[in-house]
This record gives sequence, C-alpha cells and structure tokens, in this order.
Amino acid sequence: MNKRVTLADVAAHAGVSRATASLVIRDAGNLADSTRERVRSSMLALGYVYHRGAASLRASQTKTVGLILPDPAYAFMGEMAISLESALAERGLLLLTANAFEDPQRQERLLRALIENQVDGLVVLPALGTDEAFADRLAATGIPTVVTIRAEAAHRTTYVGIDNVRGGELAGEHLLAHGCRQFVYLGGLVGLRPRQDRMTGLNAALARVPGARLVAHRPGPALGRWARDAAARLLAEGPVPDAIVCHNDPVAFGVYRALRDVAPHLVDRVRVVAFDDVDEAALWEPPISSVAANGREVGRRTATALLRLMDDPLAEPEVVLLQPELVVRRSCGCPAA
Amino acid sequence: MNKRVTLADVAAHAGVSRATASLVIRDAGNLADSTRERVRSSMLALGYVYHRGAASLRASQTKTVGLILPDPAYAFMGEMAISLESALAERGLLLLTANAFEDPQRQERLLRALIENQVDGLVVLPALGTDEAFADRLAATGIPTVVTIRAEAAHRTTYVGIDNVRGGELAGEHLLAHGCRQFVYLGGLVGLRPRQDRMTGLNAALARVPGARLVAHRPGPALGRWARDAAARLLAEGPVPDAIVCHNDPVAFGVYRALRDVAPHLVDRVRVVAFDDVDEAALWEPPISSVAANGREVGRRTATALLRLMDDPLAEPEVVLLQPELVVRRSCGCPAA
DNA sequence: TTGTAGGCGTTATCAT
DNA sequence: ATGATAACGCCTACAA
Repeated sequence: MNKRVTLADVAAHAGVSRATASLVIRDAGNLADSTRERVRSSMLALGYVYHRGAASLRASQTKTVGLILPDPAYAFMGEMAISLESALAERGLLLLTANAFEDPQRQERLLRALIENQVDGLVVLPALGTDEAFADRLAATGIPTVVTIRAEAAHRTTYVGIDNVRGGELAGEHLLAHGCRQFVYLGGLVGLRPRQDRMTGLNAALARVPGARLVAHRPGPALGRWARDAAARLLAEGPVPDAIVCHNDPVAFGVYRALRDVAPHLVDRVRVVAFDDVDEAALWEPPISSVAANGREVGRRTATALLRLMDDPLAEPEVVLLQPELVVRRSCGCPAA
Repeated sequence: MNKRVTLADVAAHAGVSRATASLVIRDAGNLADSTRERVRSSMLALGYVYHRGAASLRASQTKTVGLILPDPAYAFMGEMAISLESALAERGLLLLTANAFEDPQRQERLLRALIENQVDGLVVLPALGTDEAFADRLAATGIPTVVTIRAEAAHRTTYVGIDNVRGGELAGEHLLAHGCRQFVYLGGLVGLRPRQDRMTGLNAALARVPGARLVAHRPGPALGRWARDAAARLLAEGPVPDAIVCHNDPVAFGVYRALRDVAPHLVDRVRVVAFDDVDEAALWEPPISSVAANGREVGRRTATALLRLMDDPLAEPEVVLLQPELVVRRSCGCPAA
C-alpha cells in the first residue's frame, strides 16, 4: 500500500521542475533531448503512471467519448461501434460504451453518468421509448453529440443514418418484380423510425403496382425467437402472403424456422427480404436477400461528424444519410448466383 | 460559453458552505431537511452538474470498472458483458467497455488507457496472443481484476470461466453414443485455452471407445464465413468424417452452408455439435445441438467475484468454473424433440 | 448541524 | 530551455 508516484516525485528524481516533467510526458514544448531522456528514465525507474483524471480536471477535457447503445444483441449496431471505436482511437480518444437495454430510464442514467464523467463527445443510438424531452436534454448538454441509426433524438443534433425509406422501396420493388402482390412486414419496434421509414418506402413501391398491398404488419423486437413465434401465428391465422419483408436478418431466420416447423411446403413459395445483411445472412438456407446498410460505414461517418463537432464547437449540425443496397441471394426467389 | 456552475456557486446561491452542499449531493452527513431542500433547489435552479472527475481526484476512486473485450462480434461475450454491466450498475458502477480486436498491442494500449483513467476494477477477456508479460502487468497494476472465459492471463488474478474440458467431453460422449467414430474439430484460435481444453475433453472421451479418433482439426477464427470455406476445403480434401465438433455456433452455420453448397447429400449424414448455444442455434436448419455455457451466468459470477475483490483488497484470488450443459437438438442426429 | 482550510495531480501562464 | 505559482472542482478533517 505504498503511496502513489506523482509527477512531483518524477521531477524530483530527475532534478527538474514539475512543469518540465509535464512537458516531457506530453511530448510538448521545447526541451533539451538530454532533459527528456533523464525524465523518461526517472519515470521508468519510479514506475510512474500518468493520472489522466488529474490532467482532465486541469485541462478540462478527458479525451473520452461516450457511446450509448440500446442493446448489444443487435449485430448491426456492434459493427457500427467497432468502426467508430477504431476511428476515435486513431485520434487518441477512448470510447466508453454503455448499454441502455431499450430502457429510457436506464438511458437517462447513463447519459447523466457519462456527462458527470465529462466525456468530450457523445454518440447516441436512442433506445425505444426515447422522447422529445431526452432529445432536448441531449441538445442542452452542450457536448458535441451525434445521433445515429435511429433518428429519434436528433432534434438539433447531428444525425448519421441510413435512408430507410429508400431501403423499404428497394425491398418492395425487387419483390414486386418477382410477381409478389400480398406483402407482410415483420418485426421492428413500434414508434421507432427505422420501421416506420422502411414501411413508408415499401408502401410507396406497392402503391405503384395495381393489386399490390401490405396485408399485415406485425411489430416486435427484431429478434429471431420472437419472429419464429410471430411468423407461426401469422401462418396459422390467415392467408399465406407472397412475400415477407423482415425488419432485420434474425427476423428472417425466425421466419424460416417457423415455415419449416409449421408449413414446410411453403419454404420455397414465400419470398423473403430482410435488412442489415449480417454475416449469417449469407450462410442461411436459403441464403437471405438483404438490404445492406454497412454498419462500419455508418460508424466511420459518425466518427467524422463527431470529430468535426469537437474540433469546431460552432459547427452546424448536419444530417448524413447513407444509401442502402439490396444484396440479392436466394430467399427472394432468385436462382442461386 | 458561460462558466461552469460549481459547487461553490450552488453553495452561495443556497447560502451555505461548500462542505454542506457537498454533503447534500452525496446524501451523507447529518443535515437538516430544510437545508437539503434548499440546496437541492439551488442545484436545479443553476443547472448544476456533478463533476465526477474532480470528486474522483479527491476521493481517489472513480466508480468505474473497465472491461476489455477481444471482439464484439462474439455474441457469447456480449451476453457476458450484458449481465456484468447490469450487476455493476446496481452498485452504481459504470462499466467502460473497450475492444481489443484480438490485437495484443491494442489490448496493451487499452489497459494503459483504462489504468490512466483510474478505473476501480478491471475485467479482462484476453485477446489472442496474450502473453505472460501481459498477465504479469495485469497483476502488477494493483487494481482488482478478474479474467474471464479465456484463462490466458489468469496468473495470479481471479478467473471466472467455463469448464471447457468437460464441455468437450460432453460433445464427444453424445456423438459417440450416436455411433460416430471419425471426428473433426473445427475452428477456435490456436494457442487459446478454450479450444485446447475442449479438444482435451473430446480426446478423453474418444480414448475410451476403441476405433474412435480425431481425424483432423482445423483452427481458425470462430466465424461463419471462415468456417464455410474451411469446411468446404475439408470436404474436398479427404474422407468425410462422421462428426464435426464446432468451436462455436457460427462455425456450425458455416459448416452447413458448405455442406449444402458442396455435398448436399451429406447434410443429414454428418453429425454436428457446437458450443455456446447462441440464439440462432435453435433456429438453424437443422437446429444445432450445442454445449451451452450461459454467458449471463458468467457475467453475474464475474461481477460477484470482482465486487468481492473491490470490497476487500486483501481477498485471495479465486477460480470459478461453471459447468456447461449439452442442449440436444437435431444436428447431432437426434430426432426432432 | 454547519463552516474553514488544505490538498488530490496535473497543466497554463508568466518569468527567467 | 526551464522553473515558480496558481488554478481546475471537489472532498475530508477538524473546528465551531
């Protein structure tokens, strides 16, 4: 339980002042190489560890960025987080990730915790049930903030996301070309923009073709198990649709499980298009056609936008919309590539 | 760009001293309710935000715990992280997650960053290529630390993990009972304990049955795409094994993709058992039999072990080994449940 | 029950 | 090229 080694100790050991030692640590100022060396070896000899907390207090910046995620189970968001973290690391920024588990209250607490920890920047992927008040509080923090993927809280803050309307349109157009007319939209949480937008796009495409329509839509957590049960119910209840548009890939996985368990003869008749294009989508049987969004790209762009905000506090908020692409495989009815 | 609201401002506004205001924030001391109220409303009125950094500097504890993960793409580790985070949150601890991407150098940098940020505790899931030196450095930090899942760096630190030897045995025994004799072990990174241990257990089971043997093992990143290619190569090269033991569920997904693409007639002949039992395993066709490890349980136990260490700095390191269970589905050759 | 004073470890400013 | 000194915002004795 020996006392902490501080900069003062190092300075004393090296026979210089604290100020000089500080400059050595930060590779700053104009110092003689010999001094640099001397201080460096003193640091090593004493086992000195930089106290970023103290530095932060003084310099009033922590070199950390907070990330609030709604649920780590969504692989797509994980991809986003990965590239965001890498991009920030290149600038010496540490990304502090925290999960709200789709709980607005928990999200609130995390936001406060992050603010109290003086993060220099903030990336928020709003949880389900995020309200206007949260968006306002976000804007009021004065911390450079960018909202991603879910546009919910992006009032006056920068937003980086995907053009989901276009995505829904893409899915619809392709399935229409296959001759599908009766559509179902499965999964996605009510009141969250991505679902809303994708359905808007889908409906727009359907409206252009006489006889085409959305016969049902079932909202829900975009998870495989939920989707399996939801799809089983759907198949039991009513007429079989020509096409099921799945809110994400795991939903498609669940749909096929249900199809095989409940109505194996329909596996090749019902056409499926999903969103996100997670790794597993290509491995599934049949390989899932999916509207790909490229989480890594979203992460990169988010980083860029955030750094811009952090570098220039006066920078205007912006909206970055990335265009999705349909990756055609077999679940939509196309022959094997 | 107005100046920061500090505790002193609040105190002045409420007509009390800084010390009193401080006590109010922390719900500590013996204060008159009226004083409490007055200070509280002053905080609200001024829009005061607690500066945890300053508090940490003074109290020399940050109420944060660092988590180093090797790769966020492994769903199993995500599960672990979830329950760990929840458990810590109950104690008012913020979990700071950082990803090393299986890169020991990056892991090294993250460790340093976390230490510099004065985390009160540390949970490490060692990256590929973690060496003894890292383990030593970990122990030398003096920070309460627990290593999970991969036993690599658990020299003198607490370790919470899964009994992988038993897991391998479980997989082997079940497949042997199905009459399998020619085994292949697919995936898992060389030099990482989980793979090594599972193979040890598998071999132990095989040794008990005459004629049973491991005809091949292919190490690799435990990802679906890699597994698809590896399995395709395996099928092209040599005699078809009776059973493929997959390092995790995604590997099994890849195996089935390869089977269907390269040798569809073998889909029902080759028996497969995987590890982890991720959500998708139950949805796959065929549903994957998997040695389940319960990441959430690992997370909970990790939290318990860490809190013990943090509460009592003199606590001895311990080793917690959780027992896995085989979840039987169809990929092993069992009939549908 | 409340106030006073000093310090946590670093960095910025101004001298020298 | 280097040093002295004063913050940064809070907490903890101890005193009143």
